[in-house]
Amino acid sequence: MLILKAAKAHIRAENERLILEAGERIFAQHGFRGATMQMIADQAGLPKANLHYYFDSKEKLYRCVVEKIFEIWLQAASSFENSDEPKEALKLYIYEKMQISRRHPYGSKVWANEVMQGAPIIQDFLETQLRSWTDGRIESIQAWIAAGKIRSVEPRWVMYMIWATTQHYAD
Amino acid sequence: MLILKAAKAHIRAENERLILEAGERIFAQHGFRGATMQMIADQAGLPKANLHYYFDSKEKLYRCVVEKIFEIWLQAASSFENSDEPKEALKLYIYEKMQISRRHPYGSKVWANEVMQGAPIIQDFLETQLRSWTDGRIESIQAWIAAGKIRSVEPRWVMYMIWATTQHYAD
DNA sequence: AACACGGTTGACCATCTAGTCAAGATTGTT
DNA sequence: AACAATCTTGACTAGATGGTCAACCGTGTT
Repeated sequence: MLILKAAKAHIRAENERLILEAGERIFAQHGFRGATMQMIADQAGLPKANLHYYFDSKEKLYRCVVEKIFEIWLQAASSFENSDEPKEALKLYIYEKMQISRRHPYGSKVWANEVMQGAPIIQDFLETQLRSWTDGRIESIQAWIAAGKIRSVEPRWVMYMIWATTQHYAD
Repeated sequence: MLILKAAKAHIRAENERLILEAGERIFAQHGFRGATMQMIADQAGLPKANLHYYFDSKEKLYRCVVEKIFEIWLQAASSFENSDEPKEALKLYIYEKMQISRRHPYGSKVWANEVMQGAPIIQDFLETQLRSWTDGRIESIQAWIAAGKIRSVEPRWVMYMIWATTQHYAD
């Protein structure tokens, strides 16, 4: 009776999964404002009130969806560190990124939209986490340039181009 | 008294311009569903009821915004015909496309969103107009391949890549 | 079987939104 | 000035939407 918090934890886990997946789809299709809790509920096969039981508000649910995909996306970052050779590192990174886009097409789209719109919902979270990530990547590219391994280019452009093509390919 | 339809046409023209410009911005930022007539009205500096005087419905306004940018976008098509040399033709096309993205950043975004989402609002219009345009471009590319002017590639991919990079660069 | 805790849900509410309308203000023409 | 067409707009409506709530149901534990 003292430790039974997780007695029916599997129900919670399962339903949160259902809702998050449904949210991914609907948010991807309609954006934050365009999506309705009812749409997501229908997609998940649950009554609307149930969504509010697991996620306080539409915004909280949205943030969960975005943060979940961001974590997966962060994992592709490791590719950049796994090789000193630009060709290898970029190849691996692009490959991983496209895997993610393939496996989580809806999540990727929500993420892409959020970033492109200047992250109206997740500003705070983004300004810290994403910025430090990007800066790290830019440092890698600059190190390559300094070592004469690639031609001198604006690092940010390299990032943009990779990002642009993989994302649009996914779309 | 018989022919005075266009007596105060300049007022109509001016207000339609204001509303279309405001619509471009707001639809670009929030998508079709996320945008509200009130937001657009505020952006245009007109009362909401005035918008409904010039455009019957939100959807009609949206279609006008999209079709307007599509026409501008179509003009870049000429670049493809203006040269038999792939290098020249593509160079010109990309240049024109980026000019458009620069000059009409909001319209471009609305257009991009609409196309990426599978054109939920403007299906009919798109299936005829855009398809014939793309098919024409693909023919050009195939002709270049046949003439040995470029390596054998999937034409559609060429289109996608150009599109992806110019669009994302604009974003 | 009885209990308690977590999960479920229909009905409800305040707010927002697209669209309407009718009364009034402007404008160009005679 | 008088008129008619066009433009303007505050007030309104019907329906959608995010969120709440209280009554109810299921499950695991004793």
